[in-house]
Amino acid sequence: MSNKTYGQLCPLARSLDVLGERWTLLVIRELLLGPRRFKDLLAVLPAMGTNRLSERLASLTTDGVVKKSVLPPPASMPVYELTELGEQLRDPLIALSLWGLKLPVDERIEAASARAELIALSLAGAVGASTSVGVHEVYEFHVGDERLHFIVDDGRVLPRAGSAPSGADVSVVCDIETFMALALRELAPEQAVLEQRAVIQVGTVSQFVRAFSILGYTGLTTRR
Amino acid sequence: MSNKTYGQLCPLARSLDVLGERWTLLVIRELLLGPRRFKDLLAVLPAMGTNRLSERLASLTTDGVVKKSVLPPPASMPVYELTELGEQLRDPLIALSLWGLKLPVDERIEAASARAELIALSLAGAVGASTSVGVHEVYEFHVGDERLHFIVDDGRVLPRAGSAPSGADVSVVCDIETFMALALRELAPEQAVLEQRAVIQVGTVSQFVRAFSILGYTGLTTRR
DNA sequence: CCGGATCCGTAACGATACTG
DNA sequence: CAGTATCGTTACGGATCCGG
Repeated sequence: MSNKTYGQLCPLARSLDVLGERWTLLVIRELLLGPRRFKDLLAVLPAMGTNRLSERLASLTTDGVVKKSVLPPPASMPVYELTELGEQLRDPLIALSLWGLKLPVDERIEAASARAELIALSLAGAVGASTSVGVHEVYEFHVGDERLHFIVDDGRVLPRAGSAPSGADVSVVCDIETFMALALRELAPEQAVLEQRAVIQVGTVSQFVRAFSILGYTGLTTRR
Repeated sequence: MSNKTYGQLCPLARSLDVLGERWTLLVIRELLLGPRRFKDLLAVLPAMGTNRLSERLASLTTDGVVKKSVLPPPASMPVYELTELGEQLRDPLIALSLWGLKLPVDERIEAASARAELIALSLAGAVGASTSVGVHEVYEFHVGDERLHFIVDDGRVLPRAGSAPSGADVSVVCDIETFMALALRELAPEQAVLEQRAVIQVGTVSQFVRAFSILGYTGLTTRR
């Protein structure tokens, strides 16, 4: 925890003692997409400054949410990654994300800051628990100049930055607007293909449709 | 939103633009327990100060999370309450709460700050979705000098401060330690009755057991 | 007394420069 | 590359004061 506490014996207050400071949850958001180097975190969160970033990483490390490790050779680079405890923040953060989707977009937010990975993070969590049970596939997307893939593994859906390391069952190229529209279910996958807004490089149309039936926002309609 | 934004087109960043400042989520926590007067919010969050509290309430109001209204006569008092949008934060906040339960308790947190309502809030959210379907009951607890009740209404479980307005199906008296132990499943309801740590005022032992089978932490074991 | 608003000292933040 | 040091600005926290 940082050197300040709400001082309340409340589960929420305690989690905020660890996570509540500015930028902290966004650092964790980035690490939910995979291990990252210091400079890569800074690149997507430039306003933090190096001092703030190293402060946060240090305090998250002492709290057992983040750990520093070294990538296996030949990479051998130091990276930060989530611990098991940190990984358990995936569901709470996705829940907050889905809530944030409903908010109007502030005019000071420039559209250029859109990143498909961040949409992907919410997307992957909105999976109906049973939708992906028994499925073991990898879906890859080339969105603008971003590459990302989803590892669907029997009930879990993990979004990752970069190309799929060992090939993909479905691979699709589209732009960020199309990707967001697909994610938000404003555009049907079949329609995207028809209008050539999405181009399938690997796999079939029906696999692409099926991919988005797993990835899509079933959680957007309130569940009660 | 407050007059600061992360400036990112990311659902999580946008939700934090609204909720990310200090104290904000704790204000919402209190309002999840029911409408509250300004002074009552201040009483449980004294370190905020009147200025910070009114700032937060104002900004949450412009963001559509909170609204000010007047209690029906004869009370006729002004209160703050969650809007529909604010109420939708229940699940995300409970998810964060359940995460916070796993954290070690900081030594600067004094045990006296424990409030059964706050435990109840997490507790009520950890309900297995199907557990309470078809059930329509009210469970009341007298914990120390606190009174609270749970309204179980066909799949939803809402914790509320105060006595049950229109009677309860089960009413139990215990101390805060017993309540927490029951909530955390460290103590079986039957055992609590046997040891007279819990006294049933209304209802039967089996109803009490059933109540905690609905309220209890099914979600504590990781679901994957 | 309730619901704020104002003031002010302190801590956190944000940008930049500097170092191993 | 991965941080630490410095510094001006903003937010927080505690107190006091004001209108209804």
